[in-house]
Amino acid sequence: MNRPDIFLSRFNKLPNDYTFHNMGNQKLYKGSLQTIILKLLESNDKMYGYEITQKVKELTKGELKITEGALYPALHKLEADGLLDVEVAKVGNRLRKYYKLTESGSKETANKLAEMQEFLKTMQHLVNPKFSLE
Amino acid sequence: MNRPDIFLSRFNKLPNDYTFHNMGNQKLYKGSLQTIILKLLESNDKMYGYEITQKVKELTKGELKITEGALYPALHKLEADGLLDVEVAKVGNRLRKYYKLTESGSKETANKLAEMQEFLKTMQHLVNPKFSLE
DNA sequence: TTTTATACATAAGAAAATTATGTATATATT
DNA sequence: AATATATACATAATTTTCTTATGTATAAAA
Repeated sequence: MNRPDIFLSRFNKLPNDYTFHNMGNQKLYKGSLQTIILKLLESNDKMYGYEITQKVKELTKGELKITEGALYPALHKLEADGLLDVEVAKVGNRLRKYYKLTESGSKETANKLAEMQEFLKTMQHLVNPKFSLE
Repeated sequence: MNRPDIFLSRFNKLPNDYTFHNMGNQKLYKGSLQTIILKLLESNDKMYGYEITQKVKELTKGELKITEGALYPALHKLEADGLLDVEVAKVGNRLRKYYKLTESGSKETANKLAEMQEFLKTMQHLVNPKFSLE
């Protein structure tokens, strides 16, 4: 097309805010994304991806911001593993992909939440023996 | 040397128990190893690597078993970052490398423990809103 | 009219492990 | 006496799980 570079600026814009999520302890959340998604779907029946990012931001008062590069592959994997069902909806002219737990997903959610509780208790005990969850 | 394979068996033996640490929720600990090491050194003044693995196993009742492939590189990095000092000791015919916090390491420990507490509180709130640490 | 928000997606690269292997001494078991 | 296990360090290859960057498109707000 031989268009000058300036016309590409819309696609060359600065990254959105979700690119600046290094809140220091962000890396501690590594490994917990699946559990968080499953827990939210247990509480909310069905949700779409963007909604999940907003809900997590709200629930954590901005401390945890799930990046799209982490979220969407995670959702696809949970679906591929048979833990989530997906249903595509059209809202106005935009599409949403609603996810909900399968039966297998509900069971796995219980497992993962139990593991998470165990982890939190153990870690709490490790870093602050005087303030155990037991 | 043309030695038959059987003579290599000592170096071909089955892996030690620390190779089988997939206790399911083991991956949740990803990102917390530095904090754990620093916390232990805050409580114990000086420790050597193997001692750390045993102490963690004891404190977590076997739930968390730190692998050597994770531990030693982590210790080397903390030392390279100036958070730990090392002192080599010879015990019998074996060597130990004792690590202790530097001044900078003590400050960083406080930071990391605060971040860990914040993380634990947030995660507790996320996965079990009815049982917050607040 | 331009920026921000909504909504999906994937690819490249980094971080932090696991897994496997290597070396050596000390102690316990058979 | 021989073998296995425990103590003690180390690094390399690979995997998992992110972050960062990029791409595409519509809707709403400034």
